[in-house]
Parts: sequence; C-alpha cells; structure tokens
Amino acid sequence: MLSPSIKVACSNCNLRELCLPMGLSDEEMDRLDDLVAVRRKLKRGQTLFTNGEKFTSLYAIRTGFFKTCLATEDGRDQVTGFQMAGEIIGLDGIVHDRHSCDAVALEDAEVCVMPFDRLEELSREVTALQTHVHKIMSREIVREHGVMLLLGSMRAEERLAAFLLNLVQRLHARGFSQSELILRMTREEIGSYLGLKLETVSRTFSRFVEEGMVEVKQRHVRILDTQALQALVNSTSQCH
Amino acid sequence: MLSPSIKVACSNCNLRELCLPMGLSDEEMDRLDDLVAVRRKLKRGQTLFTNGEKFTSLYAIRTGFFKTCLATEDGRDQVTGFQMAGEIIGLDGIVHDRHSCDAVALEDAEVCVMPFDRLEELSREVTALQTHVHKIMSREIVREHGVMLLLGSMRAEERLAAFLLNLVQRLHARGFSQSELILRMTREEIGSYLGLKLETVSRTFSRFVEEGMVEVKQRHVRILDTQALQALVNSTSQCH
DNA sequence: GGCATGAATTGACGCACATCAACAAATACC
DNA sequence: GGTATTTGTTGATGTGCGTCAATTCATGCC
Repeated sequence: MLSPSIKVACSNCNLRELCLPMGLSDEEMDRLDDLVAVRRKLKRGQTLFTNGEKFTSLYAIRTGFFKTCLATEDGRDQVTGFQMAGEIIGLDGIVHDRHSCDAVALEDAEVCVMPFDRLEELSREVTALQTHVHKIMSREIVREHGVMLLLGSMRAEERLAAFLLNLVQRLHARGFSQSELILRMTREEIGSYLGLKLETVSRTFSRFVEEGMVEVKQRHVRILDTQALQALVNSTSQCH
Repeated sequence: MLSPSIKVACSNCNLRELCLPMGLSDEEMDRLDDLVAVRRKLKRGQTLFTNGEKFTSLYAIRTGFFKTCLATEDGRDQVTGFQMAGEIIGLDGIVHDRHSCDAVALEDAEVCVMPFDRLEELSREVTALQTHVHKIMSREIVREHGVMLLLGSMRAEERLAAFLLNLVQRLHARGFSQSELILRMTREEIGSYLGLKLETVSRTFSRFVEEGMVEVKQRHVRILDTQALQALVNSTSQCH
C-alpha cells in the first residue's frame, strides 16, 4: 500500500520502465503526469470501454488484467488479446473515434486515463513520447501478426504452448516467476483467443500434464519444461 | 501515362484521397511532397523489404499489389495481408527498427518511399498529418482484429466470402467494379491468409460457383450475389 | 453451511478440413 | 512453338478438433 502522502504519478510508478514514460526525462515525465488527470478503478467483470463507445482516451493498466474482445451481431465472440500491468489499451478507437471492441477487467484493476488529444499534443512537443507512442502501436500490429500466424497455421498443442510461453515471458518482465502463473481467464476465453473450443483447451492442458511438461491445478499453472513447450511451438516441420 | 513535365507528387496523385495526404492543406501537402524524395519501382515477385531488414521508411503504394508475410524458421509461411494502391506498408518495422515481415510485389508496382524520421518530424508540425498517421496505424490494428475473428471463428465458406467482399469493397473505393475483380494472388496465398489449404480454397470457390454466387475463371472473379455472400459472413447463428 | 451456479474435465461420436494423389490448364522459358 | 513448370481442380481417404453429454469440482450466495 502506498502511503497517502506519496503522489500517484508516472514518476514513481513501478511500471515506468514498461509503460508510456519509458525513456522520458524527469521534466518530460512531469508533463505526462499532468496529462494523466484521472485514474479509474474497476471491479472484476466491469468493462473499461465497449464497442461503439466514443473514443476519448488511451488507458495504461496500473494493476489488474484485461481482455479485449470483439462481439458480432450473430453471437460470435473473439478475444483479441489479454493485457496486463504496464500495457496500453484503447488503440482500436483512434481510427473511427469510436471503440471497436470491448475491454473487460478479468480481475479488480486500476488504469491511468490518458486523454488522446492531450497525448497527441504532448507528443508533438516531446519527441521521445512521440516515438514511444508509435512504437506501442507498431508493437500491437506485430503482436497481431503473431496471433495470425498462430491461428492460421498452428495445431492446438502449439497454440496453447505459444500462449503459455508468451504469458510467462510477459509476467517475468514484470518481476514474476518464469515458471509459475495464475490464469486470470477461463478455458473458454483462452479458447476464444486461440481459436479453439474450451474442451480442446482443457484436453490439451491434460495432455501437457500427462507428458510432464506442466502442472495444472485449475487456474494455477506451473511450467516444468519450458524447452519442450518451446520445441512444440517451432516445429510443424517434425510433425509431417 | 503522365507526361514527363507533370511532377509526380502527392498533390497531383490520384490516390491523395486515400493515401497519407488525405485532408491536408495545399501547403502541408507540398511539405509532404518534399519528404517523398524517392519512388521505387518493383517487378512482380520482388520484395520491398524483408524480415530482419533495417527499418527506415514507410511505403505508400502508388500502383500494384503486395502481400506481407511472415516466414518462420520451421517453414511455416503466413500471409498477414494484401495491400493495394493508396495503402501504407512497413508499420511493422517501427517497434524494433527492423522489419518483422516480408513485403512482396504480386504484380509490377511502384511505391513512394517515406523516410520515417522525416515523417515523424513533419507530423510534429502538421497536426493533420499526425492524426492521420495515428489513424492509419489504428486502422491496421482494427483490420487485424477482424482477421483474428475470421481465423478464430469462421468456417471456410465464411472466410472466403469475407475475403472476397473485403477485396471488392476496397477496389470499389478505388474506382473499380463492385462485382468484378482479378485476383493477384494464388490460391495458396489466399489459403495462407485465410488459414486454409489451397485445395480448400479451390473447392470453396467451386461451391460458390455451383450455388450461383460467383463466376470464377482462374483469377478472374465476378460476384453475382453480394447479398448471399454477405449473409454467409454474418451467420454462424443459422449453422447450428 | 448448504445449495445453486458456473468452470473444468473427460468420453463418445461426427464432421469440416487436411492430406495424398492424379490430372488439367495456364504460364514461363528456351 | 514446343517443353517445362507452376497453378488450379477434383476425388478418395484420414484426422484433429468440434459437438454433445455426463460428471466433478469450485465459487458465490442466501
């Protein structure tokens, strides 16, 4: 717990090396602090924004875990990503000034609200910020390329292995374990993200357990053999 | 053919309503013209950039048709997009200062080379340009969301229908027919993009023909029943 | 604390798409 | 202009994952 006397600001946020203020000078960071006027707390299950809603701000996740998902009229529901502390959501809204997906908190969360017009204004003056905003958007594009590869050409085992490795890697960058993680999402949500049915996700987990690659107790996962998972991911070659 | 006396510039490019200079004043457009120092011609099959190559510029397609694709060590090859005149490619390179995919000309093509550092510089001064760059990146993110939905939850017929409709819609915005198009890519490339094998693409085309929805003669496609294709796309609901 | 509800697991079965293969058509290349 | 190569079509067969269903296990709620 932060003592109430310590200002909640980018400059003393422990995510500053991962989040927007990465690489900014003290003075520049102060200006970014001013911009982040509001923080918003969400309970598990609440939506940060929804499809069709007017776009005003990007959101930097301070704590908690989100999913973004696309729901179509005909009842399809595709999870397009899972986001954790230090990551930025809302980029989808920029094109049409409306959000084109839903962002839902998968656990109690807090976000920094960054009004986009002010962010554009500031990034016209602070080159490092401009660069960083561009990189964040580009990173998202590249990430989605990876998901397309996964959805387009991987088998269930490969998809789940890639998913787990990606999660631990990101958690590790945030100071968590390289081998243990708690899934914040259901099997169904994992399945939606990976283009699989929840039963297939469950079965694939079980197969990983049988083969001694992971331990799974509900949402608690311990990775026992990272190498084996990694081998699974880059190896369609061996399978035929 | 342009007479040699007419300067090749954004200000008299017939794509200016679709490309970067959209919504810029004359003076601003002149400044963008200066930035586009080089144009580059490519023969069919040539690559504009490849995975790992140093990132320097974004490219605006003047003429021709491209695919971007991701090739992994283990021989997988995922087409991540098809791009036509007026569209911008190279955004993937911004994050790591290296391109993370290949861009290949599917027919003879010409692109405007836009050095990214100069583009950043100019977009710090020209607000409309800054906005537009952001929108272009956001649009790409949203497009990829759509592809994820397609790959994650659609059946072969739905995927191909969505693909065809998307293509004609974009071609139509460029002044081409709403119902006729020439595919610049092979069945295999379509399949890669849609997460299907080329045989499945071929069979699905044949089924569309049987049902009178399209005419297909090799790469020449005529859409006979847009409604039916559209109905296919948004209707998992009916299929179970 | 017990009941209700949602989440996860596991099995049996079916199907959409992949795979393998043969052939036809178009295009590229001497 | 004829041959080689690439691209596309179609059929037969296989299989990975989806579907349906039953059961167990958590979690939340009076």
